[in-house]
Amino acid sequence: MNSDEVFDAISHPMRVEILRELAKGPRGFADLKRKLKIDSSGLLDFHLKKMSSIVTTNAEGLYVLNDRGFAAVQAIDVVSRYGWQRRAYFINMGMYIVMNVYLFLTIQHWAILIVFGVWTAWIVFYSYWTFIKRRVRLRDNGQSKTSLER
Amino acid sequence: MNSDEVFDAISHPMRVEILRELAKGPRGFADLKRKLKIDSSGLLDFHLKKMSSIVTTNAEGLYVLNDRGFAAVQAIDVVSRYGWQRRAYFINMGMYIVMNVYLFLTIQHWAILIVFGVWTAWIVFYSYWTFIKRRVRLRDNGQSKTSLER
DNA sequence: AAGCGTGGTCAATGTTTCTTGACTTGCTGG
DNA sequence: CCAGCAAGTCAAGAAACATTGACCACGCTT
Repeated sequence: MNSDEVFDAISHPMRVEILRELAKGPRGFADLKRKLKIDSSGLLDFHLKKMSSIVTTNAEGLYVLNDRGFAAVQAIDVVSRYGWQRRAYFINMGMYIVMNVYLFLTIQHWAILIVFGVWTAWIVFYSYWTFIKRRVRLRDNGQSKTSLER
Repeated sequence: MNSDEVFDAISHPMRVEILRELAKGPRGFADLKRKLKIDSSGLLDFHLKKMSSIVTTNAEGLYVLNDRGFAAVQAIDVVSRYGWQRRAYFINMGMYIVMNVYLFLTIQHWAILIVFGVWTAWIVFYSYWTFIKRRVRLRDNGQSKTSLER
């Protein structure tokens, strides 16, 4: 799958809006014009043509996303939720530590070992998923001296 | 997080290559020039400046990705691996059905119920993750009549 | 039959982005 | 001390992109 054209297709704010709208379902030409408040037909036409590799028309003549269109929407989500992943990790980890220490100190019953075991397994899997699979970094790599301003 | 500038940064093939190279580790200017076979310094300079919001320089003066740079690389991965997710789902599902039917027909022992239970739990979680969280679609939505060629 | 809505196309123009190539600065080895 | 390389900067032109506005064809309806 060639990602270049997907990113080209979503590198303009109006195209991102069109994608978000089409992700909700098939839409007609005038439909899109109204929803996105675009006055010019030519402009909408231009952007739809630009995205011809990820937006097609169905049997009723409505615009729909194809596979790669959904991939593009997902890519937008990944970028905009990136900060969330790290926070979720810390929340989950904090939960794990606090709850287990609390349970261990108060209840003192063998059944805790099961909870502890299952939870630990989950944390190991979750850490693997977060850091290896999804490549989340804990901190800004590289002491950034100063950004390259124009 | 403003995704517009991230997508802008990765909407050109050369910039995607630069990102992939920097994802491997910090690189110097001439390093990048050699690896990506760019003759013109001005060209590389232009693209690095273009990505100034996701590429910075570290204490040694080498170019590195910041948080958002890694998000961008991840977005590229999501797009290029989208087809793979669906295939993995079918493989996993097929495995589940074949193995359980096989075990049930051949071994006939109560311990199978545990394997069956754990495996079913995993499949439920995996389906949730695949279809709800990651929004993978099973089929191409929309009978695509014909794509909008220029 | 005239007017309106849908679903477009196309040419022209202004704006931005890419690319080239010439130039600078600072360091290093011979 | 000067050649050569690393690490850039910058102006100018070419190419691509974005936007406008005029136009077209079809179907419906009043």
